[in-house]
Amino acid sequence: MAIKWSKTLLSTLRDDPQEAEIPSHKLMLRAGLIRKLSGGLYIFTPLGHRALRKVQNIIREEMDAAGAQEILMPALQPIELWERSGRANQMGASMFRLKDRLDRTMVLGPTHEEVVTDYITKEISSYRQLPCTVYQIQTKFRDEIRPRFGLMRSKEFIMKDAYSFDVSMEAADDSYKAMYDAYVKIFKRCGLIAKPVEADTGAIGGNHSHEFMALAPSGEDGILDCEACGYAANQERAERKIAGSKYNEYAGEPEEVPTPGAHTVSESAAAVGVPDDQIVKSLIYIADGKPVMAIVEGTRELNECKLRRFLGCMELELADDETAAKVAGPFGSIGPIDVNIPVYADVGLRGAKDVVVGANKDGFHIKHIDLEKHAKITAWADIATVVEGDCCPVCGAPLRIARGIEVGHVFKLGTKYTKAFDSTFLDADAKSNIMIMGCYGIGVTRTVQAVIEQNFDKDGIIWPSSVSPCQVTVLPLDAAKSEECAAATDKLVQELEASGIDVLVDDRDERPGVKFKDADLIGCTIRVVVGTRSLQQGGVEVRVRKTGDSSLVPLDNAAEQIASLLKQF
RNA sequence: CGGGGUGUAGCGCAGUCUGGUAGCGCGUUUGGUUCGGGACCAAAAGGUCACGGGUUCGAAUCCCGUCACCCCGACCA
Repeated sequence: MAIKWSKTLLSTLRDDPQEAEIPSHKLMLRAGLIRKLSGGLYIFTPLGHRALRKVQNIIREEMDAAGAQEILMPALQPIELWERSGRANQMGASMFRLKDRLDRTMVLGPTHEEVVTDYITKEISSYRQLPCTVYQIQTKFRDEIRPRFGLMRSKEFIMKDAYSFDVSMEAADDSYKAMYDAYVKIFKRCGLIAKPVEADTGAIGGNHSHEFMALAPSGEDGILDCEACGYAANQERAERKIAGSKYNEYAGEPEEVPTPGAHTVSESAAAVGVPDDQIVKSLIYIADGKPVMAIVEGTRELNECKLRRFLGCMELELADDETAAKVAGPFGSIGPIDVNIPVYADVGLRGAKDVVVGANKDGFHIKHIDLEKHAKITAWADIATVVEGDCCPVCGAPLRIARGIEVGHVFKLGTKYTKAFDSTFLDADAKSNIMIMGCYGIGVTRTVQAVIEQNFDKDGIIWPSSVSPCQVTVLPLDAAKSEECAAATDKLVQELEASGIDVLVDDRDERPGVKFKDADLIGCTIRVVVGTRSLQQGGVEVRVRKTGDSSLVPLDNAAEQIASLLKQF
């Protein structure tokens, strides 16, 4: 199909909008793909919507090919379902709630585990109906604390969410694998480099998950990966090979040292006269309302995600100074000795016999501490954040770090929801069993932007043909004055349409320079220039946006050549 | 919610310190000249200077408050 610029609601911007920070967001606004309604809410313009639909269609094709069935569930849902799963509180303020005219509380669905589980439970009663995977492409609502980067994190976004139901863990593994494989294909077809990594399961729950991370410097997540063995994980859950503390030899009896005015690890280390990593960093957290202490090496970051998972708590937040002082010591001098709250020590501190801790007394630390001997460690746990250069937990090689945009996430949920909804089926022996569930999400709108984040240059977007709003843009330069040019353009566009190629024709009465700049900015995969000059030289100019390579092609061969180029880019 | 920043025409900005009744570039409209990498000339449309209150003869500008948006953190596709 062909669309004419002059008949399309399409305008480009010459300058970067001040509101946008990252390249893809700037480019989407400049190329006229989206317009902002308000914070975290965007309109897809005719052109932007075309790209969005192409991504959706790729997802549909691969979901269907993987045996998933498309359904559509309501965005508006009764709160009761969420109370049943226990997530009404857990989702907290990030779930939009409203009342209907009968004063019943409804929510705008942030996700659909509850609805789908309710539906499937009522629908399926026999093992003969399993396995079953359903999916939908639908708008989700999340009252994000901070929407940002345009479509990257918005209050309303389009998600493809799929849910699998199986008779057993083993069968569920197959369903999971099918979705995982489909995701690999989907992102590849979209022209995205998306890396599957081990991930934290967060509020969705379950015990095992992979995220698909589109690599980009603007990504919100850190990803650690091992070149040697292929291990890859989100920083939220990445592990490291533990060597244990290097301060593992007795060096004397505990001794209080004055460290006046020292609040940070570095200041304390300097005051005591030891390296930073010999200091033990002690942090007080409130876990589901109860104070706990977590300790790590002074040079490491504590990983709240890992701590939360280890503790199995819903809420975890750093205690304020006042609370910390009450249960342990003043800010800057907190330590694990003689405290009456649980102390969780990072495994990196194992074997530490000569470290420095806060004395729980303003302006004092204690040196020569043997953690096992002098502190009551409630449990040793892997709760530190892994950083670049740490050793791979699988093979020991040094880990690398990169940034990634989470475009997809697949979860093995087990029975978290099916138990709550009593989702049972009768097996071949007429015995009742609980279904095993999995869930699988793709941020569709986010994926569109991620494609741009990975495919642009100084002139604009470089669309892969699979998702380009139009595969080809045709620039007639002299159509108004030259009948030959107008006729050649018509012929070419007709032939392209006949070959199933979609075309944007820039039929505006603009100077060539303007058309070139806009074509580069919008970035359709192939650009064709039809001008009197090229026609005199024997044809039209076909240029690949990505490489900049252009060649003069006789009009009669153009459609065919373009079709073949589209397969490559 | 904590920290930082910005609100002046569709977009990008100046003017705010030192109050005097709003300006530039781009875009838009009309006419003309141009026409292969964001042309030129001429004319024009478009602004309750985020909002509310205060100070003042007079406020975009000073004071108080509110809101919106953007960035850094916790949340997530």
